[in-house]
Amino acid sequence: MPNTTADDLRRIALEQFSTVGFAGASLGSIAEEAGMSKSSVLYHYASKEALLDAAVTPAVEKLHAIIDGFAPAGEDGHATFVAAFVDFVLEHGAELHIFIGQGQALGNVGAIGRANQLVERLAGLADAGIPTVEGRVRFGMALGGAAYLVAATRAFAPTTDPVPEEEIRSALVVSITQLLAPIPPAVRSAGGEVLAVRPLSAPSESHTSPEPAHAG
Amino acid sequence: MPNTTADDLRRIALEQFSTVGFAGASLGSIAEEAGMSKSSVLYHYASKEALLDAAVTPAVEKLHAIIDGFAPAGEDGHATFVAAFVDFVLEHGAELHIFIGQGQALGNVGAIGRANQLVERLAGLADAGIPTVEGRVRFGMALGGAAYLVAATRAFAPTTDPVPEEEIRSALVVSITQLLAPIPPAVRSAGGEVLAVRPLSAPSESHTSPEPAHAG
DNA sequence: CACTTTACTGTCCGATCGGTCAGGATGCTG
DNA sequence: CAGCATCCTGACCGATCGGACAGTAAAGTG
Repeated sequence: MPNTTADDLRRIALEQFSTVGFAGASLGSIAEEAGMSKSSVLYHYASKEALLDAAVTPAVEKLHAIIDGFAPAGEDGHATFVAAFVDFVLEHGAELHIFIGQGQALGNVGAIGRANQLVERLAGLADAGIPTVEGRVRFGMALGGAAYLVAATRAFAPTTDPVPEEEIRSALVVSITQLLAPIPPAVRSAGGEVLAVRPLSAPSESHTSPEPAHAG
Repeated sequence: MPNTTADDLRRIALEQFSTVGFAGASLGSIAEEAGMSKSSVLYHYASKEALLDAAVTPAVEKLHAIIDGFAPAGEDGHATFVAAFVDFVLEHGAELHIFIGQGQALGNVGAIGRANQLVERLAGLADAGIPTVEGRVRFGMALGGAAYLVAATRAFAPTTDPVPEEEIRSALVVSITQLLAPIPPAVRSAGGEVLAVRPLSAPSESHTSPEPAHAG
C-alpha cells in the first residue's frame, strides 16, 4: 500500500528537503504541493523532523544492508557490493543528496545520524582494508563520485538530454569496480605513475545485464 | 589586507553556510561568532544574500579560470588542469560543499548561479569531447568524486586521524588523471571488461612536487 | 574647532516559521 | 440511531528571521 497520503507526503518532503534543504523547505510548501493544509501534514507526522526521519529511513536501512554486505570483501572482487551500491545510488539520489549536503547539520535526526554512522563505518572499513592512502582516496572517489554524479544529474537534468539509466548504471559499475580494484605496487613506476591496472574481476555480463541487483 | 572585519565575516559566513546551510545559518549566529551585532553585519554586507555572494565569489572566479584552462585539452593529457583542479578542491572545500548541496536552491544568487553555469559548461565540454557515456561518467565521477571526498573529509574530519594533505593531493591527481585518460576500445574485451588503461602521461614529478600549482 | 566619514549598535517591524488546539466532516460499528 | 475513530481544517501563538532606521562613538580632516 505505497499510495497512501502519508507516503505522498514522505515523497514530496524528500524532494523538497533534497532540493531546497531541510531549513529551506517549510511545512506550508510541502502541504501546498500535497494539496492539503499544514495542519494535515502535522496530523500524519508529529513534527518536521519526524517527517524528515520517515522520508529518509527506508534509504538508510537499505544502505545499512548494503554496507553489511561489504564486510566479506574478496571472492568476487566487490562485484555484488558494487552492483547493489549503484542500484542504491540510482534509486535514492535524493536521500544521498541530503546525506551529503546536510548530514552534518541534521545529525541529531535519528535516521540521518544513522546514515552518518554508516558513512563513518564505511570509511573505517576502507581504512582497515585498504593499505595505501591512494587506495582509500580511490575508494572514496568512487563511491562519492557516483553519489555526486547522480545528484548533479538530478539537479541539472532539465537542461541536458536524457541518457538511458541502464547505460549510466553499467558505466558506473565498470568505473567503480575499476577504482576499487587494488593497484599492484609492482606495476607502478618509482615516481608513482600508474602503468597498468589489473583487469576487472567481474564477469562481463555483470554490467551488461539489464536487471538491477536487489540489495534488500 | 585579508584581515579586515569584512573578510572575517566572509570567512565565518562561508563556514556556517557550508555546515548548516544558507537557510539554516542566521545573520545573528554569524554576528555572534564574529563578536559583533547583527546590525554591524548588515553594515558590511547589504543583505544575507550579498554576504553569501561575497563569501563564494573568489572561489567561483578561480573555478572559472580553471575551467577556461581546460578547453585546450590534449597535449599534456589534462595534467595542468588536473593539478589546478585538485588544488582548488583542497583549498575551497567549503565552497564546493555549498555548490554541491545548495547550488540548486541558491541559483538566484549571482556567484552561485555563475558556479552552476560553470558546472553545466564543464558538463558540456565533457559531452562534446568525450564520445562514450562511460567516458563521461568517468569524467563526472572523477571531478565530482574529488569534490565530494574533500567535502566529506571536512564533515567527518574530527573523527578520523589526519592524513597529510600532500598525500591526498597526489592520490587525487593520480586517480583523476587515470579516470580522465580515455580507455582505448582496443584493449577492452567484447563484454566491456577493462583490460588495461594507458599509462599516465604526466611526468612522475608532477604529483610528487610539494608545491601546489596555482591557477589564478 | 567644526565637519564628515567609518564602524558599530539597539530598537523596532513585518513576515514566516513550527506547532497547538478546538472543532468539522465522513464513515464504520454497535 | 448513537458512539467512535479517521482525516482534515482554520485560527491562533510564540519564536525567530531578515532587514530598516535613527543614533552614537571614534577617528580623521579642513
